[in-house]
Parts: sequence; structure tokens; C-alpha cells
Amino acid sequence: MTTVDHLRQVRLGNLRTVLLALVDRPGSRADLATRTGLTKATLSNLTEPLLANGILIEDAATLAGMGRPSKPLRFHPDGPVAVGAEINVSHLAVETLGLDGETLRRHLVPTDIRTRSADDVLDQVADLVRSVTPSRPLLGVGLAVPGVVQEGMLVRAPNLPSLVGVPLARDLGRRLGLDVVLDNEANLAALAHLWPRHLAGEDFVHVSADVGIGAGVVLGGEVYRGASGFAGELGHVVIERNGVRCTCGSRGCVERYAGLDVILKEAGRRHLDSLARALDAGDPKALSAVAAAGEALGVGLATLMNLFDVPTVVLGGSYAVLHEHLSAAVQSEMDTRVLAGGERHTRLVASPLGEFAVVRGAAGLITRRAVQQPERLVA
Amino acid sequence: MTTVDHLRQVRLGNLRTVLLALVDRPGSRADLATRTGLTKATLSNLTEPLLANGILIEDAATLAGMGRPSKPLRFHPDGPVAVGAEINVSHLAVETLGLDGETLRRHLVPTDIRTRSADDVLDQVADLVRSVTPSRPLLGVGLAVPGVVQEGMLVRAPNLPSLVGVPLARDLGRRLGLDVVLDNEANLAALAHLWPRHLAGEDFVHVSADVGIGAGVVLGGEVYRGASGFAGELGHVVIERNGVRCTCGSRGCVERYAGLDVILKEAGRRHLDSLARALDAGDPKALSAVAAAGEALGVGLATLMNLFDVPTVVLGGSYAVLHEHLSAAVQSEMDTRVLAGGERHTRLVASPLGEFAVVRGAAGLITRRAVQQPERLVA
DNA sequence: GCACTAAGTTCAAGCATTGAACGAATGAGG
DNA sequence: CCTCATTCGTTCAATGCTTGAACTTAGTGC
Repeated sequence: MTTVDHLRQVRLGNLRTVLLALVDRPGSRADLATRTGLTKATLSNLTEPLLANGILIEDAATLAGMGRPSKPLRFHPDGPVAVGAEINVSHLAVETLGLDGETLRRHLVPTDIRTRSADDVLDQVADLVRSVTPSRPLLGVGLAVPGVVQEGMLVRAPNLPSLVGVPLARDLGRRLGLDVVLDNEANLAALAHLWPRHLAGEDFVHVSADVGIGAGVVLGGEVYRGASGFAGELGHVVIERNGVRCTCGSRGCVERYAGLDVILKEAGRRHLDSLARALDAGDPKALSAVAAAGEALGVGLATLMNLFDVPTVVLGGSYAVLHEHLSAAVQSEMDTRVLAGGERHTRLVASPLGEFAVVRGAAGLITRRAVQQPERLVA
Repeated sequence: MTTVDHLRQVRLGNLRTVLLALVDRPGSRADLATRTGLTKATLSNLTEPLLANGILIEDAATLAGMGRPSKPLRFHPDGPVAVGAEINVSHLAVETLGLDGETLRRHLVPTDIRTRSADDVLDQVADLVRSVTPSRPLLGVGLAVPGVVQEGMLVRAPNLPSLVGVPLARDLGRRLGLDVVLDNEANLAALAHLWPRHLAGEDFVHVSADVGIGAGVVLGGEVYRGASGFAGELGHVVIERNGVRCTCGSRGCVERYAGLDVILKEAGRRHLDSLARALDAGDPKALSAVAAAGEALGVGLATLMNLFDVPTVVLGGSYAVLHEHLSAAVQSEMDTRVLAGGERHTRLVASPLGEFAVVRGAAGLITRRAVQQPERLVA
């Protein structure tokens, strides 16, 4: 690596800093200079190719106050976008996201994936992606799946066996002629809380439940994936070593006490909506089922906190819907069991992103990469 | 940050690379150039101030083979060293470590710390540090304590209440006129397996038991500490949510089933040595006590592996001594409960470092910092 | 119109690595 | 003893991005 290469790295790093500042909000060169700590000269230099390439656009001068008016820069309204797609057990979803973090279009289609072939599903996903793609350059597609991902393939997915072993990223990429990145839905739901707007502000764990329970752990501003993509498997944290047998072969996994299927069964309900209504109506069976799940989840989360020591837990997915009736039990278990809890309370918050958190994270995977590796944008 | 500053950073980065190569083994400028990927010219340039400052020394030319003989460079035998110190419940220990990773002197003094004042203990630690310091520049002192550390202070230490809240790093630093860095013994034991020689080769968890159970988690070549230093509290991972009450306020913590005190009590022994002898003699009570602890530890470790997804577990401290009679139960629980286990087995190894692992890590904290931030060595 | 203010642009200076050329130190072969 | 081959280590011009100061541009206020 020559010195010249190092200097190019410096330039790319500064480019990233500037783009991150612009994701935060638009601003003139002078404004960006003060926000990034770079000089006005550097900002003129760095933004020039971004304007030439149609990534940024210069707004009309703003006539506010004394001195020469500033011309704010922002992401070009016809600039590149990313699409996120989600394949889940009972639905498909897609969303288009601009570099500025604005959602353009989104779409959710209920369908039972388990009865369909991989090819069939991918055809429909490709159609859905096309249907939400505006006539703007497409950076790539992020694809979310419920299971463990390794090298663009689903290697473990108890609820979607027909997709395991199929090179989903490659196959969808061929259909669309685009770069497709595959990742786990728990990781992507966590990413959606981190990018483009950091909703938690620091390290956090995002927990959600569908059929299984998945945790996306964010450490140092990055989703932590572990050595082989199995990190954050909160569903199989043991809370009773001689407890209920689990499909994974273990016993007493959190999932067997706090999984959505278990909650629904205990509450005598078929769907989340119906459960939510029963809770609001004060149905005792529903309330106790949710409270019991909260206790089990709290024990598992306490263990997680004692190992990861992150300050915040974000309840997402179904847990976000139930959080009003779930949080008390979770918080209570955590308060008694988390060591760090004594000094400064562990923050427990509900996700503000609705059912589109996962697709949003999937699209964010792509826009984030574009901003963090800006060489693709300038070249 | 000016471009000149950036280039200085590049230089420091390269200096670090060169020093890391030299920690691995000595080598001539040409050899180091090929090993680091830098050019001979750069190596001459980088090593010149290190030789001038007495950090490195040039050996006599080696007359091997054709061509101009090379003059190997290595760490100066009178160059700077670091001292590691450990304050534990029943002993004090110190060790001197050179930048090359060679242990120079070590010393262990059994003593019951609980009956003594912090000042008294620190006086003795200072004396011990002086007793193992050779007449060479001293980079600093790493100090290991059994408990949670924040900002140079022990904030939680159930077994050493008299030291909690005392600014140990500052007070020992004043006594010695040196920079003192305080850290948790579990973290430092893990560090000893990572620096100066990486004994595991990749990410790993180091687990050891004294009164409590501590895990040092190494992710990406760094000890993971968490937001407030509480990370890796394996001892308080829950394995039976309605189990035995723990001093921490929770129930069913691993520590209550696999702590050394529990093992000794169940085996009817007073000391680790006596237990080890009983195990070798085939004492059934001792064997079953250790196997039971192994089961509980295995459940806790399985949970840890499902959250962190690291490929290797290193059993250290007392567990290393017991590992022959402990590993089978641990491995068995992990095999049934770790998700990633199916594909590639989780490696379970015993630490090759004996009772000096913690002090070695404490000293390594200092030598490692010196190598990774070489500006202190050149200035 | 003129002074004032702030935005944006121009330009020489500064530095660590590189690669090629060079000097140094030895072994092999005659 | 001399020369050639070989390898080690050193010298030196070229390179490119940010900086800060000076400068230009484009407004406001009186």
C-alpha cells in the first residue's frame, strides 16, 4: 500500500463522514464543514464529484441573514435507491429506501410460503421488487429471511425448510440483474433501529418473536454476527435446564415459554390481532399468558445482559405490539437478575417501527453500504 | 486533522505492524519487510529511531548462505519492561514481562486479603512490584482484581469489600511513581491467552473459577468489556430460573452450581490440591461433584455460545486443573444445546498457562499497549 | 453606493511510502 | 587473490490530499 493509496483512503473516509452528515440532514458546504470538522476547501473538493455524478444536488440559494447566501446540498431526488425484501413464513414484504433515509414505497403480501417452492417464491419476490422500484438507479437489494445465513444461503430455518440450501442471494440476483445481499431478519430488524436514524443512541439488543425468538445485538454501531452467523440466538438460551423439550434438542429454551406460538396457545387465540384485542379488553387468560411469557423473556434477557452488558433492550415485532402488557414482567425479572441494573437501570423500550422494520433494515443494509463505501458512488 | 497528521498515523500504524512482527520473532530488515509487506526502505526508516531509543538492538551479522549477511533486529535486552500484579482473595502475585513476551521474574505470596486494609495491601503490592523490577525502564503496571472495574476503581467485588471504592490504580501509581492500569482478572486471564502469543488463534471465551465464575470474551482480537465493564458475567447466567438463591439477588445462577466453593463442598474437600488428588485417586464423591459442576457449567456455556457464537472455549484457573474430569460433562451439554454445534464442533481446550495467567495478562496489558501505541516508545 | 458579512474557491506547503538505483558485504569458483 | 553472483541495507525523487490564508462572490443594512 503506497502513501498515495493511504491518502486515497483518507479521502474516502472523509467522503463517508460528509455523506453521514448529509444522511443526518442537508446542509451547505460551510455548514457541513463545521459539522464534520473538515475545512470549507475540502468540502468543495469532496462534494464536486458527488454533484457531477448526480448523487447530490445543490438547492437554490437560501436568502437568510447577512453575508453570501448558502446553497444547501442534499441527496438528489433522482439519485440511487435500495430495495429491501422479506421472505417470512406467512408474508412477503418489500420497501424502497433512498440514500437520505426516506421510504418511497412499501408493500406487504400475506401468503403461506411453506406450501410453495423456492423458485415460485423468488419469482414473486422479484416481481414485488420491480413493482416498488422507481425509475431511478438501483444500488441493490437486501433480502431478509427467518433463519441462520451463511454465504448468501439459508443454512438453518426450522420454519422454512424448503428454502434451506437454496442460494437465494444468487438466484434472486440473477432474476433481477442486481446485487442481492442475504441476511437474518433479527439482524436486519436491529439494523433498522440503527440506520439511517439511530433510534437507541448507543449499543442495544433488539428482540422480536415470530415463530422463534431472535435477538439482533448491536455493538459499537455494528450488528454483531459471531463467528458463523449464529450469534444472538436468544430463543435457545436456557432458563430451566430440565424444562420443556425444544425442537433444537435442548431443554428449557426461552422460546418454549415466550415464543409467540406459546403465548397464543396459552391465551387461547389464533392470531396476534385477536390477542391484542383480548388484552385491551382485559381478558384474564390473555393477560396471564403474556405476563408468563414476559417473565420467561425477562430471565433470558437478564442472562443476555449479564453477558453482553448493553444498556438498552428494544422490543420489536410482536413484542412491540404486546409491550404494554409484557414490559412489567420483563423489567421486573431484569431488575432482580441483571448485575449492572443496580447502578443504572437497563432501558426497556418498544420499537417505534411497525411491521416494516425488517424490510427497512434490509434496504438499509444496501444504502448503508453505499454510504460507508462511497467509492461505488463516485466511480 | 491535517494530511500531515494522517501520514503520521500511517507511520504509527506501520510501526505497530513492525513491532508486532518482532514480537512474533526477531528478523532482519529484509525479513521484516517481506513479513510485513512493507519495503526495505520503509523498514530502515522505521527501525532507525527504535534502535536509537534503545528499544531494539541489532545483532551481529549472521553468516548464513550467499549474499550480504543480514543483521537481525530484536527487542533490546535492556529495553523497557512491564509488571503485572494481582490482588486476589487468598494471594498476591507479580510478574515481569519484556516487550518480546518473555517472562523475566514472577512471584506469588499466599495471604488472606480480606483481613487487611487497602493501604496495607497496596504497600505490599508496591514492594512486590519493586522486588521483581529489573534495572530497566518500566513502562507501567497492570493490576488485576477479582471484580468489576470502572475508571480505575473496583465497583463490585463480593469477595473483597474492603477494596471497593478505593482508587486502586491511582493509589498504587502514586506509591510507585508509575502509570497503573486496573482491570478485571477474568478479562486479564483471557488477554494472557491472546497476547503476546495467541494461544487460541481466533475468537474465544476464557472461563475460570475462583470464588465466582468469570468469563473473558475475546472478539476480533480484543477483550470485550461491554458498556460498563459487566460483560461476560457467566457466573450469573441463569440455568434454573427457580433454582438456588444467589448472593446477587437472582436465582439459579451458574455460580451456585459450578463455583469452586460449591464443588469443594460437595466433594467434602477444603482445597483445590486435595480435590485434585482425590480425583486422581478415583474418589467417587469428588468425581460426581466435579461432573455435576461440569453439567451446570456446560448449560451456562451453551447459552453463552448461542449468544456470542465463538468457536472456542478455554478452561482456565481451577477449571484447567480439573479439566480432565470436567470436560466430558461440559462438552456433552454443549453438544446437545449449542445450535452451531451440529456443523462444526465447539472446541473445548484447557489453558496451558498455570496459576500465573492473570498476572501475565496484567503485564501484557501494558506491553501490548506499548506495541499498539508506539508513539510512547519513540518519543 | 459603501461598508459589512458570510459562502465558496484557489493555491502553495507539508510528509511517509515507494521503487529503482546504488553501495556494502559475503560465498563460490577459478 | 580476483571476479561474479547474491543478498542486505540505504539514498532519493515523485506522489497526492488536506490545510489555512488569501481571494472572489453575493448577498444585507444604512
